Amino acid sequence: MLSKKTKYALKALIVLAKEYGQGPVLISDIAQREEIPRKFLELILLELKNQGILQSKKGKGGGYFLGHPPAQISVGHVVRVLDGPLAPLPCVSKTAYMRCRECRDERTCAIRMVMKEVREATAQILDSTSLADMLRRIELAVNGKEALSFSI
Amino acid sequence: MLSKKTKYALKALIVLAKEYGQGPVLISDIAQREEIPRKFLELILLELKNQGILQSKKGKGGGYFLGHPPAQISVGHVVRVLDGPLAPLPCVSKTAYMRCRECRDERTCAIRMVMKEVREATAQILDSTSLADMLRRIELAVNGKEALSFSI
DNA sequence: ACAAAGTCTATTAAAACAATAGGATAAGTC
DNA sequence: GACTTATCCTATTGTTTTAATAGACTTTGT
Repeated sequence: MLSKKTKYALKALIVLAKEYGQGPVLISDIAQREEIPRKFLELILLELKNQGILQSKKGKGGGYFLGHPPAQISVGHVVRVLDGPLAPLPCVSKTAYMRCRECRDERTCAIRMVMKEVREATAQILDSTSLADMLRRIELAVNGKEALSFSI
Repeated sequence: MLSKKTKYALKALIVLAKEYGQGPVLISDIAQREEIPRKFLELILLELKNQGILQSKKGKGGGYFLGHPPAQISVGHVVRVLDGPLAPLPCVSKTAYMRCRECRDERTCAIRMVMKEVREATAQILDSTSLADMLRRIELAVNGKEALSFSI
């Protein structure tokens, strides 16, 4: 299950992707637009900054902005930074592998085999989807919706 | 992340699938074979029984056994029963759908679109994998391993 | 100097997770 | 019908994670 933290982060990043190249955006603005508790969002953005996903400027005229173009920031990266590994089990994680203490033989563990498939499928989707992809899909959906209401 | 509860459950179910048709198996036996805390396992098996996945017999000569053939019990079903919906977000769950309180428009939410893909991929894998499939894969791995050591 | 912003550390409340404890109930055995 | 073996059921506990709040600190522009 995706934590609220990560959900908030993705919402904030989508806002920042929309504003990319137009200067810093205030925490308060993002919090208000997306109905995220202001102080909580502060912590989240700070963490994203420390991980190099965001950059910031202090003082008047300051705020947050993406550290890279929207096409270069993947959902998978964001989820891993805030929620940890995508893998359902540590023993199938590529980025944070850990042997199961009680596992006698990893090679013959069926649970592991199945969960490895799940990890791969999840990573495939999340690592190949960028903020830019999300913006594009939002736009498509908005246009599709308009076209639909228009046709009624 | 898969909970220990569900991991224990799957291990227990694999044992019971191996013994399918050969009468009841004791909780204690399963606990010992798989190094699962005895009392914790009790709760888990009870829950699986109440969900119709297992059946049991009390008293001497009693124990637990599968309620259906191993080929008819899917990993997805077990995970849903113990860990809840597979979906990373309630708003993309088929079995436990819940609208996001703060979502203005579900149709244009990019986070939702991406997580829907993840849910679908996960369900595809877990719902199409049965206990029988897992047994088969274990056997294949064991044989493969033997062949490997033999060739050295 | 002052105001506006992000930065940092600590704390707290609530929920979920993992496990333990102990008596209740049912079924077989002698 | 007493005894033993097993599951059944409810409650409780300790730990960790999640979500959020609070407040003082630092930097920057005017």
